[in-house]
Formats: sequence, structure tokens, C-alpha cells
Amino acid sequence: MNKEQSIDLISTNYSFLSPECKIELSAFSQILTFDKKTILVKEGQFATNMYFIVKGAARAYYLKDGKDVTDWFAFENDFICAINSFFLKIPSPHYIEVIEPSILLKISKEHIEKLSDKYREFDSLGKIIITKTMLQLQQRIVSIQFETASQKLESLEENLPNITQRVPLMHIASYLGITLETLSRIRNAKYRI
Amino acid sequence: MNKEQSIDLISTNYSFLSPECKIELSAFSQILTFDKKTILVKEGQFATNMYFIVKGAARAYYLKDGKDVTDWFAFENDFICAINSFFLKIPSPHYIEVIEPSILLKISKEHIEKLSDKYREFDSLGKIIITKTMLQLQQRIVSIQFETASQKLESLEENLPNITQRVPLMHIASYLGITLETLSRIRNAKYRI
DNA sequence: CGAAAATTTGATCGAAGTCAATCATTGTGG
DNA sequence: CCACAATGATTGACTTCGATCAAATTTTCG
Repeated sequence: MNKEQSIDLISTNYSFLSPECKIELSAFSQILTFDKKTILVKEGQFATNMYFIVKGAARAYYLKDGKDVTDWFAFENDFICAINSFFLKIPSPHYIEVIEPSILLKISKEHIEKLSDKYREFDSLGKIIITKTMLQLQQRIVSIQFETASQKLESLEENLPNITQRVPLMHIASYLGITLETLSRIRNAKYRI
Repeated sequence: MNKEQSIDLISTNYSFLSPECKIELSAFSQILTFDKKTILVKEGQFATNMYFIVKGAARAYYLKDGKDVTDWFAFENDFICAINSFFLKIPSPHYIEVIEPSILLKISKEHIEKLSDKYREFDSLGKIIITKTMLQLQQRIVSIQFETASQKLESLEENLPNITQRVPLMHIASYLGITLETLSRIRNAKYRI
């Protein structure tokens, strides 16, 4: 999978980009491969890059009283960044970690801004990604708010099928706001029926 | 407070709008006053309007198993709409209700799109509002996820001071994902120290 | 003023948390 | 390539926060 193909994925999955825009995006971005467990952003850093996941997976997490809490998962065709730092220009409360051997397309905020100024379509792309994220977060609040632990797991599996095969359960538990023990009990209860 | 002054509030609080853009926005929008308890959007409707709150307050809520669950509060200088319907063009799961006698500036999605096409600054304004909302939702997830009922109340009071004076506690309780009874007990425990 | 809505208070219960021990899987260095 | 350490997952016993159900009290408003 080369850079041009990766950019085509974005154009296809999100919103159309003109040939000129794609060429310039290509010049401004890099394809990178990472090992599992690579940390892309550390807590306290100023995060200035956006990553598009061509292959693999990543997560955003933060430390809550020393405990690792996963806040976001990203898989193929998803974007990921440390949103608070990226948008508010503050030190990142989040870590971003690659959780599978991955191929990512990286582009800096600076270049995103240049492209957004020059190409209306690229600006739209940004808006579409942010809107999608906003709506996903809103849905997640509904799920967190009034579902039991086992309903939360079901909702997650609907939204991200196979996630339990790809991601350690401890990350899933903290993402759902339940303990690892509870998640384990829920899963076993399921297959006991 | 007239329409021009309201539009100035947007320009000041969110992002600069040129005189021409303001004039056209003025032509495309209406200032409206509403009584408390007015429903602006009903469940099932296609929501095509965005509202800016000049004075007063509104909330978005949905019915979860027949129970009224508040999902969003908006006060002076906030925008409110039925986000799922507005952005996804689906029947709204939300109601939007005015909860104080209010003055609102109303603008349709159609006009927003026209203005966004014509004025880059107006398009940016949209992006800024969506980004702000996204970040707020993300913060709210953190709060919901790992705080006790009483910490949730504290977090809310930090973000929206005086909300307990302006909004019935039942709405606050459902917004926080706790029962009215628990909220009542928490509040009384506070002043008993 | 009286009805409806909002809030408080009390008693009881249960889902999920905590703490602790064990079991399973993964991966790395000798 | 095996051993054993590190990481991840399961199971058990016990506790707790907040839910539920019920009733009383206060506030709001036509």
C-alpha cells in the first residue's frame, strides 16, 4: 500500500479530493510503519500531527490516578490525534499508542492548515471528520449514561465488531468505564446461557 | 437586543465576520422570542434550524423508555440544534425545548450552507462551533466515566455555574446520569458539613 | 387557593467495584 | 528453542454507591 493509494482511501471514504489537492497532500504527508506499542504522542507534549490509519490500530489513553484509561480506538480508515492538544494547542493529556504493527499516514497541523486554506475540499474534509467525531462522542455518552455493563459491551461490539479479538480486554474495560473483572464476568455469563 | 447586536455577539464570541457577511447573515436569520416550555423541535421531525441563544436557555432531551433524559444545555451565547437530525438528515431522536423565556436567533441549514459557500469566515465559524462541541463532549465522557455522583455535580457546576439556580434539578440529574433522589441527597450532604 | 410539579427523605436492594489469589498467554534472553 | 518472567484474564469473597420504591413535603402557577 503506497502513499497515493492511502490518500485515495481518504478521498473515497470521507470526501472527494481533486487530483491537485491529492498531489499536494502527498507532498505534505508521510507513510510510516510502526511496531506495536510505539508511543506516537506522550502526555505533556504538544501534538501537532494527525494520523490516518492505513493498516493496524491505535488508541488514545490518559492516566487517571495512575491508571491507564483508554479514551478512543482507531482502526483502518480512521483518523487519530491527541484532540485536546491538537485543537486547543495545550500540552496533551493523552498518550497515543500504536496497538498493532501499523501503517500510518502522517500529516502535520501546519500542512493541514495550508491545504485547508488552498483547497476548499480539504477544508470540508476536516469539517466532515470533526462532525463525525462529534456525533460518535454524542452516541457514546448515551451508551455510557444509561446502559448496564453488558449492554455497553454489546453496543461496542455493534460499533466495532471484532474489537475483542484485536484489543486487550483491559483497554476495552477502561474504554467502557467498567473494571476488567466485570468485563470478564460479563463475557463468561454470555456463553453460559 | 436587536438582530445586528446579536450577530455581533457571534462575531465577538466565536470568530470574526466581515461586514458583508454580517449583513447577509442578518437577511437570512430571524430574531424570535419564545415562552418557557416552547418546543422548538419534536422527536421524529427533520431539524433544519440552528439557534443562537441571545437571552435565556434551552435544552435537548430524548425519551429513554418513556423517561425524559436531558442531553444538552444551552445558555446565552451558545448554539443549539438537534445535532443528529441536523447533521445526518435523519428524523430527530431529540426534542429541543426552551426552558426560560428566551430570545433566539434562528437560521436554517440551507442558509448556513449558502453563507458557508460564499464566506470562508462563515465556514470557519461552523468549524469552530463543531470543534468546540466535540471537545466539550469528550470532556463530558471523562466526567461521566470515572467520577462519583457528587464529583459529577461539581464538574457541572464548574463548567456551568449557577445552572442549579436556573434549571430544574430533574433535568440536571438526567443530564448527569444519576437519579433525582441521589442528586437531592448529594446536595444536602454538601451543606451539612 | 388548590392542583400539579418539583424536591426531599426513608428503607431496601442489587450491579458493579475492590481486594486478592490463581490461571493462561506471550515473548525474550540465555 | 525452552524457561521463566511479564502481561493479560479469570474467579472468588466481600463491600459500597447509587438505584428503586414509597411517601411526605415544598414550590410553582393558573
